[in-house]
Amino acid sequence: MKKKTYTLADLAKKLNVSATSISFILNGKAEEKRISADLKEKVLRFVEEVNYKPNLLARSFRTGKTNIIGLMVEDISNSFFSKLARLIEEKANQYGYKILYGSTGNVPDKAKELMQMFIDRRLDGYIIAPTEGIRDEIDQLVNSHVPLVLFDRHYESSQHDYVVLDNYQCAFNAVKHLVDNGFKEIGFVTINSVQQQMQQRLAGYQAAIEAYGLKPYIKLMAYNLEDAKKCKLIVDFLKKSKQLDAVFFSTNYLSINGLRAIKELGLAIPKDLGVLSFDDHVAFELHNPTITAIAQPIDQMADQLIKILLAKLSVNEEHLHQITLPGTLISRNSSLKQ
Amino acid sequence: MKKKTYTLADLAKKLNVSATSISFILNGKAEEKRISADLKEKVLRFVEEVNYKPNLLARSFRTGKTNIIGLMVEDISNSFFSKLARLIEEKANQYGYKILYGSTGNVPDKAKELMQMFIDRRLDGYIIAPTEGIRDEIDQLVNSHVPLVLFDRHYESSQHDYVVLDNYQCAFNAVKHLVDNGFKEIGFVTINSVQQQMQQRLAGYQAAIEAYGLKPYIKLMAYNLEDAKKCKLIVDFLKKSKQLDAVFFSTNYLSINGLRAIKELGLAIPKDLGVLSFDDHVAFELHNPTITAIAQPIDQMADQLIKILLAKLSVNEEHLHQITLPGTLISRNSSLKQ
DNA sequence: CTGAAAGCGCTTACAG
DNA sequence: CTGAAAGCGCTTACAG
Repeated sequence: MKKKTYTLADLAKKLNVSATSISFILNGKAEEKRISADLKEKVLRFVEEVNYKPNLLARSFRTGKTNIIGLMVEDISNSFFSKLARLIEEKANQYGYKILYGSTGNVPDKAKELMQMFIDRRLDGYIIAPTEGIRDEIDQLVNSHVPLVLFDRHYESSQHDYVVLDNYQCAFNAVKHLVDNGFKEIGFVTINSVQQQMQQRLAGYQAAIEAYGLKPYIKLMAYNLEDAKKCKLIVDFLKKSKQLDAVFFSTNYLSINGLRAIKELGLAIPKDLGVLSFDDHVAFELHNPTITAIAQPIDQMADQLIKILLAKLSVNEEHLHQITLPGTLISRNSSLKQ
Repeated sequence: MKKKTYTLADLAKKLNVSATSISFILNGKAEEKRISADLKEKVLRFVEEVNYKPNLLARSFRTGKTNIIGLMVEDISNSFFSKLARLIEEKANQYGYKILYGSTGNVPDKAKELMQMFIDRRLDGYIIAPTEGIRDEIDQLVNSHVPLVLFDRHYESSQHDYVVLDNYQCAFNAVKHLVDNGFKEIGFVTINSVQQQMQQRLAGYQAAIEAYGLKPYIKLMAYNLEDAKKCKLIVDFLKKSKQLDAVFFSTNYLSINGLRAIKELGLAIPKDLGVLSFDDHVAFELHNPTITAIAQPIDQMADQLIKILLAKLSVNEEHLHQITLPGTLISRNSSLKQ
């Protein structure tokens, strides 16, 4: 029934050894501090025997290190973010870090609140898909030399580390792909957002449309609408843009609602309407016809993010990392003009 | 340039007020401790002015409370878990709790390690999809009266709180639905697992097959195979079970690989083969034909999980909650015998 | 090679 | 109504 949980002081008393020595041994500093092998073994054996677990709360308080990385995403239930989260989690775990996460839903107040809670908790590092309204918090962290990497989007003209996709080029290539396949009236359905990645996707679309001497058809909508509403808006857009022979959706959730809309309208893909999605999704490969998409290199992104963060965590590296990765256009049947 | 971060002691000195009083005021105990309104206002104003933020690490250490809930899922990149996680996160945030999460991948060692890290961090509460090999850790927490709720599956004959689906009945109903639609040779593709939810799904299938006097065709496979391998095994199974007129997949990731396999084999759904999935997925509604699925009440699950956990966190409730929720069979076109 | 002691920043029982 | 002081369980500079 002796289910007491031991403290360092308890061990010290039982073993007649100072807490200092035990602490050194437990923290792998036995050699550095020139603890005798005898003492080390004696301590380790007893620690094992009574199953002593240091109180990490006390340790964190004392050292100021939490071994926790804050991960802020737009929406953990979106497959892009959840896949990335899974990879980041795995890699972080390998290095002894845990993940505290939060979804912003692109709501600045929510993001601000999350940032504040992260900061209050003195997390060791941050991986953040930033929204509007938290630039101050991010700058504050960076200025305090807290390791932090942005992803998916970043702030223009900033001195932050980031790993993002080459959204502009990907969007440009998507339009080029449609043009190469004979489409001429290409619509673009996107989110009304000032976020860098969405701006770049729009800019890439516009540049390509201009480069090929085509006419732009752009449908903007708010991010925080229900799926049914997004679907409805796409239906309306397609109805009054009869001239379109292809649509390019700027995110996977828009594409999914777009496919619902196209189904509702009874249009045949790609005969009546070509379709291309920014961001891949498992549904696109199963869809009949299969849906052409721009795939983000999620593995590489996770790799880079963790690599950069760990470098900053361990060696306090100050070098600026601003990485732009290329996407891959996965050509499927929805973009083959018949 | 005075960017110092204040401590309680700093405030006390500056204001000529004891740290005790400030602490009471900041923790909303001003009334209870009968602090004068004057003092309260003076303190709050100064706290605001210098933007004082209590060190949560110190507070957690002192109180033993972290305001963090550990969420252990099978795989955060699976849409069932990521959707649930999003809902849990939202509700937890409303009550001031953050989520520390981890994916087990159904690997006992990984789960054990996660549990130990959670425990070491003295989290306030746990929401766990248990795997094999961590029953000891879970019992240990429950015996120490740490709030903990299991979900998705539980341990048989246990005294743990849980929220699960009525997997047995759902699987039974799925077979009944196929039988009602004229299917007679119904295969079941599932994971070779001792986990309660998978056992129940299998048992439900078997009971229904027996009840309707049919012949069982069961394909078991390991959980931790790559998608391509799972797809291959399903192709093989379908090839050598030509008599099948329908297949029931026990999880959404199996269904997705099943759809790939069926596509590869060039079979028409539902003419050549009826299809039904345990667990819904956005791809099923877009698929042509649409895929019949058993949908889990994710909203309700998240609600119940948080409700139970908060009750235990706040009022230390000891009442046992073992909740089994019904699923919904969403009848789509893949199960209509033609 | 080892240990006594200070201190991290809070909260709270106790005293007045 | 308010405050002095102990203590949570570690880590580490310092002394020997």
